[in-house]
Amino acid sequence: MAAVLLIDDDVELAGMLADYLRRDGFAVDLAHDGESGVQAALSGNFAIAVLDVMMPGISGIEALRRIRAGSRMPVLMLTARGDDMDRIVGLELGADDYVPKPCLPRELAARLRAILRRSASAPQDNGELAVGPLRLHAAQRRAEWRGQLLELTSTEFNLLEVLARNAGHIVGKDELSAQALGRPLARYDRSIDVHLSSIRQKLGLLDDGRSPIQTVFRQGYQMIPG
Amino acid sequence: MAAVLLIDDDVELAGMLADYLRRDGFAVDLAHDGESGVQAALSGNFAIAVLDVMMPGISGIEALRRIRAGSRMPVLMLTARGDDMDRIVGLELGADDYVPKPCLPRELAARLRAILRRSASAPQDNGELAVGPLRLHAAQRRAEWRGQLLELTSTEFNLLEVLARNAGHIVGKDELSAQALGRPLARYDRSIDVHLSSIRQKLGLLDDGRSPIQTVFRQGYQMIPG
DNA sequence: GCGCTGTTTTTACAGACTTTTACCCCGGCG
DNA sequence: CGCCGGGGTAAAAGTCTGTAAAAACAGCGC
Repeated sequence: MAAVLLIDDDVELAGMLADYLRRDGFAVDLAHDGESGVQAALSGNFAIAVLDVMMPGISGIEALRRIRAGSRMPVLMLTARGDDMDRIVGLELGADDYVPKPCLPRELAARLRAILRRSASAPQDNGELAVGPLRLHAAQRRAEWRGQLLELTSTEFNLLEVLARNAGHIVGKDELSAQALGRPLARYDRSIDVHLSSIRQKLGLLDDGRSPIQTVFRQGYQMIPG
Repeated sequence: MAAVLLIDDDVELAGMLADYLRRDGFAVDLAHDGESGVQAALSGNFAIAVLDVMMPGISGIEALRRIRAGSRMPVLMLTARGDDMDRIVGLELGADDYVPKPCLPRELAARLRAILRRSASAPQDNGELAVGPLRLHAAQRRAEWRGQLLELTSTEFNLLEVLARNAGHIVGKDELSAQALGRPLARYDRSIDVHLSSIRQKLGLLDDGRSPIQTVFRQGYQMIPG
């Protein structure tokens, strides 16, 4: 699913929102101040940014201006309820939407989807992903390993996509289950392990002899980047 | 500038908004009830529709559903302030934005521009569709594969059209049934599968040897974009 | 209404995919 | 050293999809 960048200085609230969005199928990364947020937004790794207006250091409006200076990516602003000026200025500066805060996570998710739905059909959105010898084309559900077409089943592709999107980060089994299998992880559920096993067999090993997908005991799995 | 369709039963308010928008550079047409609004929206003459949720006769939600059944045009909903459910349902049904009413005309204009900015980069909807080696002329109900006319039955054409419009995205069987067969999907109904099977036989394979329509286990089907 | 024809839906079975089960290995710990 | 919780993986069991073929339906000319 789409990669969302959440820029908000309120660590706790941002964490909650991120959790909800992840359960809802988004891949979420966090930034807790404007500077690093803008930088991440311009990295090109995200499909959309969610930007809090009220932040210490550079304000959300300023952050938006800087993002717009280097990218046309969709941006959704979070603002104190009823702050008309901010939101109008934001929209006129090129934000794609504005959501009053505090907000229902479900509404935020729905709005994200509404915006992504629009921009998904834009031509520059290629949904491509390259991690080491792996190339994934989400729109084509196509995966290559060292240039060879991989014959993956649907679930295997889903899993690999989630891992690849979060390459370099540990992804918990609960999250993998939610995103790739579409259901919460139950106790004694071994599906993830079994699928991972098949994926590994189809991929083979990295140049250094390790598996491209590492097991992190009791925590989850992690794809090795670059 | 862009043609806006404003659907609102409150004649006076709608007139005011229309005036403001016109001064702001939009071309505005009015509809004062859901029926005629939906009809106008589906005429293809408007770039975007603004839809009041509270209307006598068919509600805004129902109107949105009908518009979405036949078009993917951007729709912005006007709703009573704070009516969370309505707006969430609206967004999940495919509205592109929601504005609380009463609203500042200037905000409405800004939001319209934000949405149009997004959809401007989306491909034109002129009734023609090209997806990889497939070309569809919706108005003529004509389909070509690598330049060859395809002999499809009408249901097959419907299915292919829905899939092609959503190329690159998974379309659930329930949605395929609703859009192509005009009925909700019942348990044990295999019609979709059977039609898909015939379509695949008529299309043949892609250059890389895969079917142009991929099955996503338990989720639906996805047409591979160009 | 009747038979003819092309289409859609249902049925049936085979095959593919996913999930569960079972057993093995591994490392930590009393 | 034996027990325990986790993970790896083969194989069984369960579920979903592919597709041919039969049955049901819808027009149409008579």
